[in-house]
Amino acid sequence: MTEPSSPAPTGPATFPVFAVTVDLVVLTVRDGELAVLLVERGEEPFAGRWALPGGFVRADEDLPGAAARELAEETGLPVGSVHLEQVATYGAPDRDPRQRVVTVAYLALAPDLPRPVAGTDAADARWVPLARAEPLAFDHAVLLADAVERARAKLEYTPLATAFCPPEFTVAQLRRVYEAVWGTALDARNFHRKVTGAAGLLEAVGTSTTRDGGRPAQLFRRGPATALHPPLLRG
Amino acid sequence: MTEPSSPAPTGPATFPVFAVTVDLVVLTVRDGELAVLLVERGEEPFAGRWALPGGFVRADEDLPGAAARELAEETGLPVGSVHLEQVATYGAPDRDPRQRVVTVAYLALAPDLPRPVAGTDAADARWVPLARAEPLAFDHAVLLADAVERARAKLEYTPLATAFCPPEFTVAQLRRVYEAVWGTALDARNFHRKVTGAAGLLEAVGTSTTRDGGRPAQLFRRGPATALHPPLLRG
DNA sequence: ACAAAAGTGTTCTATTTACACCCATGC
DNA sequence: GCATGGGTGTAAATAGAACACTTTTGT
Repeated sequence: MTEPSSPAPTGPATFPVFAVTVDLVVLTVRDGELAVLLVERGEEPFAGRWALPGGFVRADEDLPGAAARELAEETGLPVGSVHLEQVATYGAPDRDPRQRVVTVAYLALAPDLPRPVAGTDAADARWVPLARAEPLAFDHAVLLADAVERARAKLEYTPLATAFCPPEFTVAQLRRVYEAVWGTALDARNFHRKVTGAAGLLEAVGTSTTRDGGRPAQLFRRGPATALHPPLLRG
Repeated sequence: MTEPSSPAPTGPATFPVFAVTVDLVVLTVRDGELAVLLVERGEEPFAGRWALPGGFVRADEDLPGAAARELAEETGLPVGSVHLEQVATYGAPDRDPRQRVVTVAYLALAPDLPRPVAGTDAADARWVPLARAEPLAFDHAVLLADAVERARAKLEYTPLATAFCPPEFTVAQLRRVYEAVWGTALDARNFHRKVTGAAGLLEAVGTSTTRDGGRPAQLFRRGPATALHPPLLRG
């Protein structure tokens, strides 16, 4: 086919028909562990099994719009306060036994929320630590693994870790994000120097502090940097 | 919608219907420049305009399969000799004026081919240097830019540059790939040390050599490494 | 005073960069 | 011999890892 995006000029469909969904991999750090937002399926196939939240893309909606809408429905979070990015698209012919579905997976990173906001569509949504997030419905284990790998990789060379933190946070909070996502221990002293030294990554917000057992820490906001030079490398 | 990938259990479609296509960003290095494979559109919309090759995903096909099939149709290259990876998916409601189309963009990297193989579907396909690859049909300029950025980024920390080279190549050929893709000059001596020192990146193939004006160079095959430690950084 | 966490300084080592220099070939 | 590109050596600058030590709070 030489014509990209080109069905027959007019007339009835001369091409296969697909449903398109977005599925969300919403990650947060809870109790020092990476956790994912899952819903329990109510109907076949995979009734009773955990699945990623998601749903159909509407006729008048673009892909990021559909992802943002689903995210708002599931978490109740104000759109814009959560990092949201496309990861990959999955379309094996048999990935849904009922019909041909192509799904676009989005990765969302949220600060630790008190609870997947109820009162919305997500009454049955739960944060599940990554280690216990199996088995999953459909091919969602693959989507989850790919999204987690994306998150792990992007922590190295982008300020993405700040998306797991509330608007104001300490260096130690940020370090615990790295440790939870990578599953490695980092030297607190070198980490501190590195992130406070990286231009544009953090902005000190006055003298404010919080307490966590020892000396109060400075509070920071995320700065304008979009990349980390030099990157922060995993062991 | 709490049910991921879940239309109504049975019955007629209760969700919007989409066409799904794959579009290919096939890159190569020609005359020291990065070039992309483009086809000229024959019909409206965008008749006469350059576009990325691509086509509909068939009913029994998965996404990588569709991309590989289109690639074979357009280039005549044996599948497996070309690096092929998914980049991103685009689905704005108005991206095709005729109907709702979601397209999955794939990045393919090929060694410098004598010519976009004729006798196939791709009689009118041409290599176009990146600088002259505008304007493009649909949103293809965005797909192209995203794919090129992916390629540039992956050269840093993966052995991807070898995908632009024939099966056997010299260190200088590999360096010219980096220089063309990044648009920067690299120190030939340090580059040599770095790539020959990176474990698993290159495998020397006997004493064979080629000539290019000076001292003959060793030939290498790509090695088993899948990542570059340490990475090769752009200026 | 002591425990706990924040933050700074110093030392050692690995990597990067710049560039001098030698090697192997065609003409 | 000389031009041309291939390839090695080496020293200075930079970045990373390890860890001793000081600071500021709660109890």
